[in-house]
Amino acid sequence: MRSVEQIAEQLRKKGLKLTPQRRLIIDILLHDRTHPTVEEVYRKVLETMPEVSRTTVYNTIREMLSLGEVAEVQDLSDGGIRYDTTGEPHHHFFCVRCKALVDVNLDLPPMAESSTELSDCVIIKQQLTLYGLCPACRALQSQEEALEEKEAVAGR
Amino acid sequence: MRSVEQIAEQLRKKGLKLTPQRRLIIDILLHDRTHPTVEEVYRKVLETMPEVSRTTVYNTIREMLSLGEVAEVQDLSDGGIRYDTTGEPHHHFFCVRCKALVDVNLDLPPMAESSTELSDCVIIKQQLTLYGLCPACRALQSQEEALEEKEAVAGR
DNA sequence: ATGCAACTTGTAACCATTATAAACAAAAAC
DNA sequence: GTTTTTGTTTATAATGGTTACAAGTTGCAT
Repeated sequence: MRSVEQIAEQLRKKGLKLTPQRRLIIDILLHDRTHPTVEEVYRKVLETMPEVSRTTVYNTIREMLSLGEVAEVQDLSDGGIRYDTTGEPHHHFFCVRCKALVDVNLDLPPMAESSTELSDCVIIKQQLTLYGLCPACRALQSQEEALEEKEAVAGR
Repeated sequence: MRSVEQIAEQLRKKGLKLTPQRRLIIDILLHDRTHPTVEEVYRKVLETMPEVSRTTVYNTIREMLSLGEVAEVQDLSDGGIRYDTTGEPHHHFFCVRCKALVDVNLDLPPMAESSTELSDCVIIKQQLTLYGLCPACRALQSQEEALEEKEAVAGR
């Protein structure tokens, strides 16, 4: 697992400094698996260092992005860009109802070969996104459908 | 292929009206394969109907979204949300350098079964995104690298 | 043809993100 | 141990995509 120290090393190489603010923000990012928005990270930061500004969180996340330690993620839930903080490659399941985005571990063989359209491209990574209903939303959905059925029978 | 008429029918069913503006915007969306932003659609609309307001384009695209005729797409290129206007399921290749997003046709067997984490979920669709360099950017990239190499040898 | 509901338009509001400038900290140079 | 340099934080302002709103207009059913 990646450590704050490893990233500190990368920062130093680029002539950047490891400040207490950065240390905290990076630490939070490395331990978060919820694909947080900047705002969510900011709120967590305030719990420990209430004086940190929102701008610093934006800046630090941007640095992590350019280091490749964090990635922007498809966000259909609104409220800002979400960040994927996982080091290892993985895939995603997105619940179209509650907008939750969770990591999925499954093996996917390299797919680029199957396409002649991509023969001259360099493929760096591939990511699968599954769209559907999570267990909780599946239950809610069928409940609602049953209700609508009843209303329709009752004569609208 | 989907036609404006088919969508008009869907609109009528929901008690919505088919105005000239909507007809044009829908027509543009149905024939666009470039994953346009609202702004790009708006500019195309102006070529035919210079009086249409940006708001109408936003509204119509939102309606198409709720009809499921158009989908939001991961946009890492900035400049706003991009829309996928293709009816058929397909996959994406994203060039990390020039930020182009192009459709890819390849067969992907349903992957959900391989994961026990998803056993209680309903999977509606799956989409693969390939990240890499398109042919043009691949060339530019290696050119740049050669240049940097030379500078390094020259003694910085 | 008439009337209502829906639509379009321009403007203003919103909110996430980025730019800016001044105060500040930490390390390097002297 | 100062001074200098370089990078950092902070608050505030600016930007830009998107949505809300209110007034006038239009499609369409009766």
